[in-house]
Amino acid sequence: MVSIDEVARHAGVSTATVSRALSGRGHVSDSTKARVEAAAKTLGYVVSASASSLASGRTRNIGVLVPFLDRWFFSTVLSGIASALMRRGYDITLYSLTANRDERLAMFETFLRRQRVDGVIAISLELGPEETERLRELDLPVIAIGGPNPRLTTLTVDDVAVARLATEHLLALGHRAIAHIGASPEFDIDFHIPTHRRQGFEQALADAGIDVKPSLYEPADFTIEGGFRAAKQLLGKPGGRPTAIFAASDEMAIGALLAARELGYRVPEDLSVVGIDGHELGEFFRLTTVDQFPLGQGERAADAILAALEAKDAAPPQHQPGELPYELIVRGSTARLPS
Amino acid sequence: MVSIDEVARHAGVSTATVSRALSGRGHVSDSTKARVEAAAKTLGYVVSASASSLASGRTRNIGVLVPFLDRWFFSTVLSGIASALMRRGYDITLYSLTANRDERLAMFETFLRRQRVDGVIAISLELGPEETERLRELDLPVIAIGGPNPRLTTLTVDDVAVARLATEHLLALGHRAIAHIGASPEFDIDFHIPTHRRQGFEQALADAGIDVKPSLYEPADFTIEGGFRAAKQLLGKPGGRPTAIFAASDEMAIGALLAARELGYRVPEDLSVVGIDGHELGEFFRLTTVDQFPLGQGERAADAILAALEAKDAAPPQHQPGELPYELIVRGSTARLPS
DNA sequence: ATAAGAAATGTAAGCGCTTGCACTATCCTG
DNA sequence: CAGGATAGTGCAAGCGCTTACATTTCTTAT
Repeated sequence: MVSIDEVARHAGVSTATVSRALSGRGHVSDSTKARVEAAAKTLGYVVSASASSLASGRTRNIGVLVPFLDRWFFSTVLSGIASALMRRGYDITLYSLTANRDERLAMFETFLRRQRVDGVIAISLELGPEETERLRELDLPVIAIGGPNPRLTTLTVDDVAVARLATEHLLALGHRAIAHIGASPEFDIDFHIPTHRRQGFEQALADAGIDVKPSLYEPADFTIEGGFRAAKQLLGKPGGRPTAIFAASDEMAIGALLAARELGYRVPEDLSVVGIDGHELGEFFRLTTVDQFPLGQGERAADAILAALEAKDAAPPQHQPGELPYELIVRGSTARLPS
Repeated sequence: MVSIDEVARHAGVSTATVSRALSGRGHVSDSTKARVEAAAKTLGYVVSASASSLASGRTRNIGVLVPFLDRWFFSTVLSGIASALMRRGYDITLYSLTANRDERLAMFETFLRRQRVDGVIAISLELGPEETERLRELDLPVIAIGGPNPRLTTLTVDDVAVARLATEHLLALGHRAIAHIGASPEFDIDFHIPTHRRQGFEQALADAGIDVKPSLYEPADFTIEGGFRAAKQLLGKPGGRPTAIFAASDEMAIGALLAARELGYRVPEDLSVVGIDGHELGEFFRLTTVDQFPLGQGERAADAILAALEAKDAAPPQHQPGELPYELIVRGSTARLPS
């Protein structure tokens, strides 16, 4: 591996100048800079991450904490983070949390404490109080996406408002018997998003003067299959069949779509379905949804962490939570209730 | 941050002994080791990754190169890699390749050359010759999953055999008019897997004495939607409708399932469908498939890279390609052709 | 009992960078 | 045109570890 000394010799300057020329810190004349860059290029020199980190305390590396890697939402957010950080020359190290208590602990007590990263982004992680504390102890900028955590800088969509928007869309189409597919209680324990969505749903109904019927709520597990089963329950009930279903995720909404189809209901003529997320499959299934732009969420989180890094020396950290955008995308799965 | 000196002082030994006790290299008496570990624990000491890397040349970090983060197959493999590496105390840094030529180049010429990783795993990446060369120049162990590359140690499933297996399953059920959904030509250019699967398909037909009809081949893009469209083409052709479809991926197979349903064909009574992958949705759709255990592929790759790391000093690198397992999973989407 | 090897520990020299400080040359500003 | 600010560069001291080598102590075989 070629080292900074060789570049310095080749360019006829000191290593200090090479460092400054290549990193852009401190003053270097244009001509010297050009010479150094040329030397680096011909020699194929790339600064050693560990030597640079050790000397400077900066790693050019961001840790990303994810609860699941193989779920569409998380991998999409991660993808957004990755592309935004790469553009700025940052590396990403992945911390994938498991359900295993010990491994989870090790993540916070060991992995994150190796001084490998300049900051961390936590995706939709419902962190326990001790875990939040461990994160804060790292003394690094932390940006959390989703699951508002008052002790962390958080980028979050207003889940209550998102759910209201979806529900109000159905109400505006004349629906009154609206069912909701949310999360099972165990899920709720350490994951508040489903609860917020349910609240938004119920608020919208209440505002419209409609009673919330417990029979029109069905829990599921945020998968297509779960949504399918929940919808079958809801649609199979004799008498009070809903004319619309609001699912707390697009995957569950797609499950509901498939269930309706299997039971012989036409969508949207016999049943309207709306989801939340902006899932890639939504377009194919012509699903009306409230898009929360997960790719964009990742990019914003990346920008936010880089901003925090730059501001670190200068401004004090600001904990104002960032509000993320969302938008109702009307496709073919919702229609006016035939009168 | 607490440093090794504090631990040394606290345990009443030199820093050298602390280093040896904590890393397990060199001899340390049991009692000293216990004392050092206790001191480290009370002080909350975790070795600094950059200092350790700089001094030792080892990073305890593996680079993972992926073409897409947000496709099920890749994120699943990644998930397998992550859990296996974490168990061994390794970190993962993610190198997500984009289509952008310059960014892709930067990945190989800059990001990977920062000496941040001890080895790299490349997932199903069809690398150009120069890219392969850059990887080799890193002088690090490299394990590639899929897309056999003679210049790299590769873990690969025998795609031809997998496709044969799927096709032979249909043949054994009495099908003769079997269609194949593969990849569009542009896709094929730098991605050989679809080609191999097509070869396996055609070999199986040939072995059974059946002509390969070009009209029974339809290209798609490996998505559900693509499979849907391709199946509509295949099934819409007057006269020669196939009685079975073999899709080169589960996602396309699911698309075919949905297309069949929409056209009023019953699966498996009127049409059998088989895919490849072992996609999580396969169970829900009762899809017969050849599972290639992507989670396991990730774990194996992780094991392989760690083995290579350990063998680095001792044995010379062995380039024998690893064969990955696969298995036909028969579910409800295939049935005997009614006679 | 004793030589020879192994075990246990310490000393100190780096690993390859960054950056504070020192110095000189150049630029303003009044 | 003096005097302070700023630009451009080099020197050298670390950053926090690991490990070769040296030293001392303990085994074990003869």
